[in-house]
Amino acid sequence: MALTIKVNEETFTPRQQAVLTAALDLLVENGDGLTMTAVARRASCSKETLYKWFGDRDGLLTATVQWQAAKVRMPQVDRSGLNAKTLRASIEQFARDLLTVITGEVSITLNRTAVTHAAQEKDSLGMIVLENGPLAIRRRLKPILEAGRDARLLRFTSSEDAYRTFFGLVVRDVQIRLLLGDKALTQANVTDNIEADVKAATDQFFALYGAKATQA
Amino acid sequence: MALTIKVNEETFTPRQQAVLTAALDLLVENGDGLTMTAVARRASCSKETLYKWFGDRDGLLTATVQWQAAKVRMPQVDRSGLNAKTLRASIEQFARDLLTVITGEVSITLNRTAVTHAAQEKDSLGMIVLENGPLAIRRRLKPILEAGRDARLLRFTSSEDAYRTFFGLVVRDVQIRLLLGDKALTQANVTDNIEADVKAATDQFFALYGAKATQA
DNA sequence: TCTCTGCCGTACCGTACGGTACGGTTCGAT
DNA sequence: ATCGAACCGTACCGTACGGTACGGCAGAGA
Repeated sequence: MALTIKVNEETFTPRQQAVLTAALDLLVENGDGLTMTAVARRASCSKETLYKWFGDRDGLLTATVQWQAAKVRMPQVDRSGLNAKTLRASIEQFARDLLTVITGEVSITLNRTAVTHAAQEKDSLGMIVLENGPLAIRRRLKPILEAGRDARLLRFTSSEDAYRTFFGLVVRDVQIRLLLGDKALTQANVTDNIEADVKAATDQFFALYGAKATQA
Repeated sequence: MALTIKVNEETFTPRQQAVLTAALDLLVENGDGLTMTAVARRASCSKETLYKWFGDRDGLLTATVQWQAAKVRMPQVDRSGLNAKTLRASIEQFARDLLTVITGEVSITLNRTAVTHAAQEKDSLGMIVLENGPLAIRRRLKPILEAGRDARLLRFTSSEDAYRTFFGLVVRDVQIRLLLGDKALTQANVTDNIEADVKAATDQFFALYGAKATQA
């Protein structure tokens, strides 16, 4: 077998994971300076092995992003015993996770890489990042929202719209500014305010979709 | 004079603008396939001229982005005769302009280019795009918001927060998905819904910050 | 001990592209 | 008519990097 890459199941040997780690590190450090030679040197392996394992540069890039993006596991929020308090806590937790992820250096790097990739008519990386980022959150959040609606704690007609509003309230302009390298938005600057932002976003979300609110 | 580039004043001769147009076209078509040779051929000029005018590849890129980004002129909303109706119309107009811009092919290309650039410790392009995109809107919107507050039509403590909420409500996850090349978000798919989205976002904004609403 | 397999390290090749040099042409100024 | 500046087209150079080939070594199995 020439390729060990499995897109659906991440079956990477420890050695291969070490290589992927090296690749990710280089990506984070050097931006897009991901050259095969650099990865080989960093991981103390031969370029021949890289090509044997990952096919070509794009394969290595895809494997790295795939492997790393799949690592982002949002903590499962339990859905049992739903009441006003636990619902709010769940929503807040989602907001916190979302903000924590997108402001992380790894996430910024992966998103930049995927955007760069998308600029070359290759959308695979974009889809991977999308699938493991926003869409993953959407899959996990929607059931919670709908459960909240069933329990008459929330009011909305489209859970899709509710999710997207939530995303907007939480992310605002933070992600695009980070991706664009806005110096005014240092890492510390953001992380220090996460808790306040989480609370504000949650408040706003409930103001819009809470049962007592007039629906917007 | 070797360089005609003025960062602050865009003094480009028609011929130079033709070159920049060619560069932008290539950028939109080929993604990042912006080679000096390609630009020279497309613009029917010599590479020597390119280097004479723009210094190096980065200079050409910067000039292109700068020149194009500055073209995005949000229509000035008049601030006189402020009442509930005109305020709402202004907000709606901002939402419409913002959505129209970020979903445009040129904007997507410029943002992708800037993000790619930012991945290489070069934040200049990012700042240019930021300055002419989100920050430009902010500069224009904030006075309106504050006028609305002075007229007791809006309620908020921080106009900065109000602006960022507005941004989030309008943009949601549209921009990042477009940048990542989400196929599920076709150009038509988005533009058809702009009016509805604009209205929804405005409604939500007033629900949160309207004078009658409990402030979130 | 022999051999085969997998992998490291390095050298190598081809190409794409940034940047330079130069001859030839147009055109305005004198 | 002449000169010079600006510029086009093309050829050229150097380098960086993707991808390949190969020698050597270490370890597992017979």
